Amino acid sequence: MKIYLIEDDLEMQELLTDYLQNHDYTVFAFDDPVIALEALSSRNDYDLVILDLMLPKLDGFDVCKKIRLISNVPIIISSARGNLGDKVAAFEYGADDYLAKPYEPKELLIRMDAIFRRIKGLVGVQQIGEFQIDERKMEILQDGYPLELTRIEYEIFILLLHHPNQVLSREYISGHLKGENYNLKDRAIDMHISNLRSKLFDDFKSPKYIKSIWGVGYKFIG
Amino acid sequence: MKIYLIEDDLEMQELLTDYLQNHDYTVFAFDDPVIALEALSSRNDYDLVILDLMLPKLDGFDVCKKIRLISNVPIIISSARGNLGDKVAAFEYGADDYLAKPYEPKELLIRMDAIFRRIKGLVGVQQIGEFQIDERKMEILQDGYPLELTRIEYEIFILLLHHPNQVLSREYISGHLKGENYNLKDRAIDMHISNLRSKLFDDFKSPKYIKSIWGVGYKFIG
DNA sequence: TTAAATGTAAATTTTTTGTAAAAAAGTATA
DNA sequence: TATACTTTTTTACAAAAAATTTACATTTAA
Repeated sequence: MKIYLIEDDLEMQELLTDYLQNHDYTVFAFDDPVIALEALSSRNDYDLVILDLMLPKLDGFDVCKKIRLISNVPIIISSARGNLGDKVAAFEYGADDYLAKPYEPKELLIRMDAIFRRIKGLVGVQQIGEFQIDERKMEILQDGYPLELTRIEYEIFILLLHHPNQVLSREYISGHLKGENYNLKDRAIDMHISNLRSKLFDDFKSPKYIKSIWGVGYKFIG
Repeated sequence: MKIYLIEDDLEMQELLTDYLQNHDYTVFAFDDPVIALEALSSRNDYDLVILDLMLPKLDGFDVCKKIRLISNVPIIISSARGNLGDKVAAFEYGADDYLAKPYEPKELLIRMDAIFRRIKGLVGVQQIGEFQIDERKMEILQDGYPLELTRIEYEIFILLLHHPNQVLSREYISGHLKGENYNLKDRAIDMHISNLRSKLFDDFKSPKYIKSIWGVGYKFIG
């Protein structure tokens, strides 16, 4: 991941550069905002900009504005000015976060991660064994390949995945599906499980994923 | 936009509720995290959670974790504890931002906006696949050529474009159009989607752009 | 061995969706 | 204001998809 750091306090610049490099980021540091803007507009290989507000030649807000004209790269403001007015202006001009100096480099790092996670849509994606649940997409991937599930199949499978190795009774399943008030009869559930198994290429006699618990219900083997 | 506020300090709760309501947000306030979690898991109509860390019964971090199991809703931590360790933990558990009390409500507001903007892809240039949104002209260009959309078609399509690959329920669509005061019935939405598809030369049986998610809603394929 | 429970193919029912066409609501124009 | 035009919503019905039930074979525990 490539970070553009625009910071004219060379001591701070070096500190942040070292810290980020130690955390596997590639850092391009600039003390001149004009040169930084030139670099940004000629290249397109940056993943995040860390921007100081007090800069020579050009005001940090202007830099922010100018970046937004050419790119939607995440921008974190790193500034000694921490009053509300500056924050309002920064967010107004399109910044994603604002850190008031002095701050722990670690905090910069976790805020960067939060932004990346949000941008990449990684929030809410859960990995359970070889299955990946993306609730926003309403999709479950098995080893990266999407399963073609109907709505109830999807919801039953999510319920199972969320309770690995626990026996879920048919009653529990029927009562805990997300969304409307389903009222699934036992045999309907059996049918859905059967269809789920076939889509997972699972075999009820020696199940890899969904085990029948005789007299009770089903269990996901996690 | 619907905000879930989980805060047991009733004074703070009222202050934030009033402030946010004055800024056109619908606020559901909870002082009991268990009840809040129940509400979150049974409904799916929230756009953001503001979460205090010090709560009765359940630790705020646990609440955060539990929310992440069922939703990718943006979470902003609002806590009296402001040390680095708490921040690290909060972001670790999937929070999007962290405000240490006391803070100006205005700062909460601008940080919320920054998150929404980022989620909706409203930052900077709006090019989504072969579509380019020109909000000033109220136009959507496909490969440079403007689509002839009516107002509601335009707004529905923007909503879809801003959530690529995500399943949007009819309820969500109806509740999140720009004008905000629409109250589209399900079949009206279907009709608009049908008209949109025909203008995009899309085919519902093997859609290139708008896929129907049976029993739920629609999804833009991005 | 037997009665209860489960698996599942096939049939059936229910729900949801697509869309044409009509009706209603909203805008613009003369 | 009256009129034509546009947009939006509703209605209605066919088609599609999903969910459920049925029926019978199979499996299981006692």
